[in-house]
Amino acid sequence: MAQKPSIPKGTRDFTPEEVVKRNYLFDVMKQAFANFGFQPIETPSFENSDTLMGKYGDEGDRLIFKILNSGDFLKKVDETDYREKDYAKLTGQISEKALRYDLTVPFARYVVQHQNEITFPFKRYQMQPVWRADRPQKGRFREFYQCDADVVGSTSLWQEVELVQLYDTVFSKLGLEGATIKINNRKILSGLAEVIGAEEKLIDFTVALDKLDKIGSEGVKKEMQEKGISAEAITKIEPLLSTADSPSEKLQTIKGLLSASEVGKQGIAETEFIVNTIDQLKLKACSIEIDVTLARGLNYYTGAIFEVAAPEQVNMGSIGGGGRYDDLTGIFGLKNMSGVGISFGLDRIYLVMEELDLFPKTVSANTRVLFVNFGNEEALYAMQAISALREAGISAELYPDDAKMGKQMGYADKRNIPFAVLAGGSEMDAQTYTLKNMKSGEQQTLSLDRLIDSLK
RNA sequence: GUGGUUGUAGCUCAGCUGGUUAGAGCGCUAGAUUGUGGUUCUAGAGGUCGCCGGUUCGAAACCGGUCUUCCACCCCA
Repeated sequence: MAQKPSIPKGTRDFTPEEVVKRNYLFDVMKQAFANFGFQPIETPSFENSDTLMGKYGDEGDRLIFKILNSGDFLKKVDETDYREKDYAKLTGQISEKALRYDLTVPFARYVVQHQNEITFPFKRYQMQPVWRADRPQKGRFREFYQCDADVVGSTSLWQEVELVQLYDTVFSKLGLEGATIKINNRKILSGLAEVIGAEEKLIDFTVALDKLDKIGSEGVKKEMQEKGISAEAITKIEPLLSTADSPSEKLQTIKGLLSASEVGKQGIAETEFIVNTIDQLKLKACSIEIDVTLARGLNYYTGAIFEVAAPEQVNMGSIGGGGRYDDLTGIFGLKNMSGVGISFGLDRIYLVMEELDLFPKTVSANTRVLFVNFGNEEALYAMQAISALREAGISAELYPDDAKMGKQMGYADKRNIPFAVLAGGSEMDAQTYTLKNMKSGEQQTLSLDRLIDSLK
């Protein structure tokens, strides 16, 4: 081995054991999605740059993987831009395609492009990898999977209610208890900005507010100041920043603050409808919590905002998020198409499941029985039984070489194959097979029919 | 994008202030055991000390660069 090969940072290989567990997660989600009436679609790994660029803010643009044009891509580049090393202008000239950054924007593009074939409201789910040119950390990769469920073409708040239930159903099926679904509403945030007269600083305001649990009230105030929000405005929202208050106390505070804002009042009404309805319908594995400081998520959210926090005992960021966006397809030219959706972060859910040891022990796609190879004549006899077992849906294999028995048994042991079959001369004469339970060490000699029965 | 951190055998890690042939445990291979694995015993294989360059009589160790790991920002699943 000359130079050890490697893979790009933030990417991973998956071992057979990992793939089996990941597939289990995919299966549980797929079933839940279908169960809730969502239909699967898939979109390409890469899109035209102009489909993606500018949809995730400046920070997002930086994190999009751009694909270099093929051929002599420098030929067409503008001389002046090249000489001045104008990054922004050059990028557009040498890269016309980019890897998908999330599943929501490609979905919006899909809806607009296929609007005449789609029957609305359209409920779709999608489970595909996305790529971000981020700096990797724990639970943070450059290639990872998102599992999204969205509804477009309905403004009904019942969709939000159902999506909360969908989160709960998936986590409940996975045995993952204690996740918190945090909910807020963009209209509440807009209302707040309006009341304090910082409408044009809405994004800065919400980003700072979102950091409350991380940097504390002083930190938030400082950041707001730096972003140019007036001291007077900050004083008005001061009661919100008290970390001592419970979420419901905060809600009361905010109701008072927002009494002068129509948008704000609407946001509160929507959020209370969702939470009260969920309270009546009950959740199995999760809890729901109004968090007026929750502002995570992209700028395109216009109504409800969701974020799922992993159970407290695990140190992991959010394992899911979503919200309502009234205008998403608007950027592609289709107006008045409201959508709402949620996303599951498969890779982080995997890490949480692993840390809490929640994967079922039976999750494995292992061979059930290994036939020991004693030589060609015996192997032929074994193959007849193997074919019959496979026909019966039992996964069986023959050790490929006529190796020492200890080695063959050791192989079965290492791979955790639960049964071994010994079929040599004496078994052939009697038309039987000796079945060994690798765990208990018990052996019994059986006819082919009995063998199949005992392995079922 | 900013700051820090990590890299020694397949894996987990030792290796004192630079000094002969770089170590351990586990794993691996072979034998003890010619139709019986997981235990035990014995022997053995396996390392450009991430990579490139520099300092030095001498570098795994010091310096610079680069890649990788993890962490805190930014941002986010």
